[in-house]
Amino acid sequence: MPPDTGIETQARIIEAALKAVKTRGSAGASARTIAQIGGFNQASIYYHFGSLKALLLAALDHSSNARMERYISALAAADTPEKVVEVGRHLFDEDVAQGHITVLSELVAACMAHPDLGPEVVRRLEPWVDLTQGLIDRFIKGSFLESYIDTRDAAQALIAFYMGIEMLYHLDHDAGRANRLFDMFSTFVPLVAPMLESTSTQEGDGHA
Amino acid sequence: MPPDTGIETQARIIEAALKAVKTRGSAGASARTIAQIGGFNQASIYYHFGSLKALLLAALDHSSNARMERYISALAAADTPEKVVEVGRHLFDEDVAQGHITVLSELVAACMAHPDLGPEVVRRLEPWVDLTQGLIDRFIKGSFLESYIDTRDAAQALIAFYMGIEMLYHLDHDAGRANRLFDMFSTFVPLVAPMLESTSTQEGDGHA
Amino acid sequence: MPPDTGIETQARIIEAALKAVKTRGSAGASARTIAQIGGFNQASIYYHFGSLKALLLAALDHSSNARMERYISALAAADTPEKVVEVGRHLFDEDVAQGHITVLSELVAACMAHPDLGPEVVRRLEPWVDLTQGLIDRFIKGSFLESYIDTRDAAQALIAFYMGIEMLYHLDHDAGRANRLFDMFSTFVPLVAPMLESTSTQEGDGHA
Amino acid sequence: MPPDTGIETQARIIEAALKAVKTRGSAGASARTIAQIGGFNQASIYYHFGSLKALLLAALDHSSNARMERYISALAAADTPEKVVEVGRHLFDEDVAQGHITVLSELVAACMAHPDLGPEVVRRLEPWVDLTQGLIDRFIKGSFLESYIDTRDAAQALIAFYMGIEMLYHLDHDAGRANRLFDMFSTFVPLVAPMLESTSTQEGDGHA
DNA sequence: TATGAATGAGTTTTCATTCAT
DNA sequence: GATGAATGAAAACTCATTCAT
Repeated sequence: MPPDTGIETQARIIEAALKAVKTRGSAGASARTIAQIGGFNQASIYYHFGSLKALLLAALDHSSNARMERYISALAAADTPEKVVEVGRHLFDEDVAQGHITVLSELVAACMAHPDLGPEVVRRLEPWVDLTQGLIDRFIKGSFLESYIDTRDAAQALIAFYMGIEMLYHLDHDAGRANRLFDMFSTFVPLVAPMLESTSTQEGDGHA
Repeated sequence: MPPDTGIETQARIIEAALKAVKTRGSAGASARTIAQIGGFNQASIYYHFGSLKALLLAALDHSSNARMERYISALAAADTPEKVVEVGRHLFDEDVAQGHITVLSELVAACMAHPDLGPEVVRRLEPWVDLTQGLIDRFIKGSFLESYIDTRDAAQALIAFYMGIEMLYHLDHDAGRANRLFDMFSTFVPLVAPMLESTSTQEGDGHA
Repeated sequence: MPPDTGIETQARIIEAALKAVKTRGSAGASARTIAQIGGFNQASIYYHFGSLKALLLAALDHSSNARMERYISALAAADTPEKVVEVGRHLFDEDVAQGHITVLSELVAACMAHPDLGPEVVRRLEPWVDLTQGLIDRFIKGSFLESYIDTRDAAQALIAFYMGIEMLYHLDHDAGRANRLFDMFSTFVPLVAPMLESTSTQEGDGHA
Repeated sequence: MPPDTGIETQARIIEAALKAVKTRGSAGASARTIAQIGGFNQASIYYHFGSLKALLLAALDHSSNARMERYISALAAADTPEKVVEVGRHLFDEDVAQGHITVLSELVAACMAHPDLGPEVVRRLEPWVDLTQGLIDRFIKGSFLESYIDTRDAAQALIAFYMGIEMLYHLDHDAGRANRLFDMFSTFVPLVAPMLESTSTQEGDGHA
């Protein structure tokens, strides 16, 4: 087998970039830092990705794609709000532990200093909005809540909330907060559940 | 008129720093940029504040204090959840327009690259958590919800949500989203209101 | 058709190098740029030419040789000063249009930054000095001007003039200047012509 | 007296930049090289001039202004073509010795790689064209040559010639060539002089 | 014959900060 | 109280070149 194919190196660079963003934030993910972390030459970044920004976006893609698969399969089985909260809690734990949301929220934050990243990040956020919206739809469709909620807005709000919680976590390192919040949500699910019952006569509030 | 007193100059510097953070993010708020915006010498920053970080924190203080006053007086009169949502909507509009949350969320984000800022930012976030918690308490105290909700966590969650929404706004510039979300909240208030009724016989739900 | 032979590839590389020098100057003719223009790998340059400098010199050779042929044949028929000026005007137009002088003057200019190129460029300039000197000789030999003019110096002066005009053209893009100057020269030819008449009795002003 | 005023430093930086351009060409005049030559920090260049290009242009200005004064005063007394040639020879010697034309021709050459320099260099070339044109006018006005020569084109041609000769000098370091060419011009002056006599009846072919 | 990958040293420029005045 | 000047370190990125395949 070839000792070091280009793809392997690209993966190494992406891995190093992710590590850099997760530990130092996007502002701290300089070419030098990334190269140091990965143990390769700075120039490799430019050889393989053309620019730092491109690398960071590629890293976001990588992180995002891997995560998306996991989310989809984990959420597939969550057919009740209760389960969704529990799966969500678990996924969120993973996200925090592995820094996936960090990468996303850091790149979102970086857009203030580098506005040209904006559209690129928006595009990469879209699948997550879709996923979240789909999830909300799944339980709201058919219920009387349907007409009260713009599920796209709600999905974006949920993602914003995720990112905000992540930021706070990096601030005070209160690892328990997210769990306590999930507990709270769990508590509320039974209270809210009645509102999710189908108002229509037709059986099955299944997926759209 | 007398030549610039020290305090006036400090105010000018803080103003320039705020403008820099609001328009370019904390990563773009370099000494040079701030000095350029304010029309003074870079060295002034160090003379008056000792370091860039100190200035940025002072700017956060300034923005925060002014905002806090406004919040307190505006919320004082909001004695129903409905009013809170409406006042909140208005305050949020102001925040976005004036960039107050931007300053906060930018400094929170900056903590990844500059961990020593962390505790300082946490300290400055505290009053907001207190305020929010007090607000939640005001309506929950005495209701059966009281035992279901850790109001400190809830307050932090709300702030996280605020910051997340702000970040999204800077991303896609969808100025209408926040308003639509507030509309949604308005819709839900009547649904939730029954849960906020006092379960105890004693009058007075204790103002914060 | 057979796959690219080595010679074909070399030609492609030279072509790309010429294009690079003509459009971006020698300072802008980096390995990367040349490879990009030609659609081949940077390493090809080193495989086929050993170094960038060697390629640039080879490109100069190529451009120079092709041009030299054209000059020789075009000037062969120019047996009067009038005709020389007219042929010269036409050749100069071609040179500018095709960038041949650009390549020469750019490499001459590059010698300041890369002194080791100097001797190589001098060697490649020589045939042009010879050609020009021959041309001058052709009309001056036997006339009384002969003793007043060092035709080698005059030839170099003429080439210097050519290069200078080219540089100016790249500066202000005044495409008409060269033509107007040739017009001026045309005007003067009749005034100077009497000086070119042979002073000796022997027939034949001996073509070079 | 102040140990190191800003103006003094700027002069030092300009001096270093000129030295760099003269010895290594504009392509070799990097910030690092200039700083090394002058013994100051690279950042000083940006503090005082904003960019390398700006420094190079400032250096050209400096060189050009000093030189222009010298030219004007030296040529003031040259009231015959003979004297002009002799003064010109002397000035050219100085130029070569001090590298003034080098700076000009190097910046002209640099415009291929940095087209944005073009207009700036053109503007700085203008006074020289004016000077040269004035010089030509002085002797041609009133003579029958006047109608045959566009003196602006002629002036530019002369400057182009100057630059071309300088480039050749840097190529082959033939320090005698320029002198031999001036000798040649001296020789021709008497031959051309008759053409410069005023054709009008009015006395005085003085300055316009 | 050809090329993808890699790199050490270079590029221009900006950073936060200090210091003498 | 204020600032012009200065700087070492770092930023993003490009350079000419080598080498294994």
